Amino acid sequence: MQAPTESELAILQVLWDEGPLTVRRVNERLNDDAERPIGYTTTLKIMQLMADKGLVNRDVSNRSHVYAAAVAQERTQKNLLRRFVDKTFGGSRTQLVLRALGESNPSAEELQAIKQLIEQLEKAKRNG
Amino acid sequence: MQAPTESELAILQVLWDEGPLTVRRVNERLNDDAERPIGYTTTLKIMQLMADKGLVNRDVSNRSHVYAAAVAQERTQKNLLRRFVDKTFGGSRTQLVLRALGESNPSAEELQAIKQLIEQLEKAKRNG
DNA sequence: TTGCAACTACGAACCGCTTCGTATATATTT
DNA sequence: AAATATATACGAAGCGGTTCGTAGTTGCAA
Repeated sequence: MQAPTESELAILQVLWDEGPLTVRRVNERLNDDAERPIGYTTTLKIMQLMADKGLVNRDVSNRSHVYAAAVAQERTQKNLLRRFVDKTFGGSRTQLVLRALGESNPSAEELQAIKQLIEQLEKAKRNG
Repeated sequence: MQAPTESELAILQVLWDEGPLTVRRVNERLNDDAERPIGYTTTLKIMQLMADKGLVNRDVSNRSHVYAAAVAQERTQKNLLRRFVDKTFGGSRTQLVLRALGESNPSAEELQAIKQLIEQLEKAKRNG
């Protein structure tokens, strides 16, 4: 799969959150929480390139084209994560996790969620 | 702190691993495990820019300048991690950790190391 | 001491990504 | 029907990062 760039990822986040949208809508969302607003045609251009790359599908049956994410959030995140771990932690997921948890104190709920996942993984491992 | 680019990070990894080195040595290490070798002057240029940015210190007392990492590995990794979490997981470290662990099965040792860290964090939390 | 090897310095080309102006087409409003 | 608003399409400029050729310098060997 073609990895999304930073701008492309920001757009995908919007589409994952809110489902299929027009360029106008996406542009508004991006500019909601931004000091420096992004021009409409900039967003349009990027989304057109994304369609070429297969990152989004577009419905052109109306004048305002509607774009939908064509890649799954989980798969994309895992993809980017793998690249990041390779570049930054020499490929060691464990190092990444230790750094992530060591960084500023996680809440009790966060720790609980992670413990549960570890339990599951250990159980799965025992059962083959 | 100025975040290192991908090439700069690769160079920092070498310096963190092996201590202060000449450009020649760094270039050799980079090309050790590379299909496409990087030219010597390319590495030189990047390391010069890194010196300008304060990412490395250089000792020019000999003809072959010796470069040393000027930023700590842990601090740099945390920095990059924070940016990555913001971009890719909407700022949620927990989501990142869950994805990292959910990805291909971690070994029992890895899980053990993470569990221990969580224990420590919970203990620290209880004791304020 | 002459020539070769290794080093630094630097400019320039290049590349992918981003940004936007502008042209053009299509709706909508007056 | 004319004016206005809103779309898409596209070229080109800008920018940060990368890559390398080449010039100039310094040490070393024949």
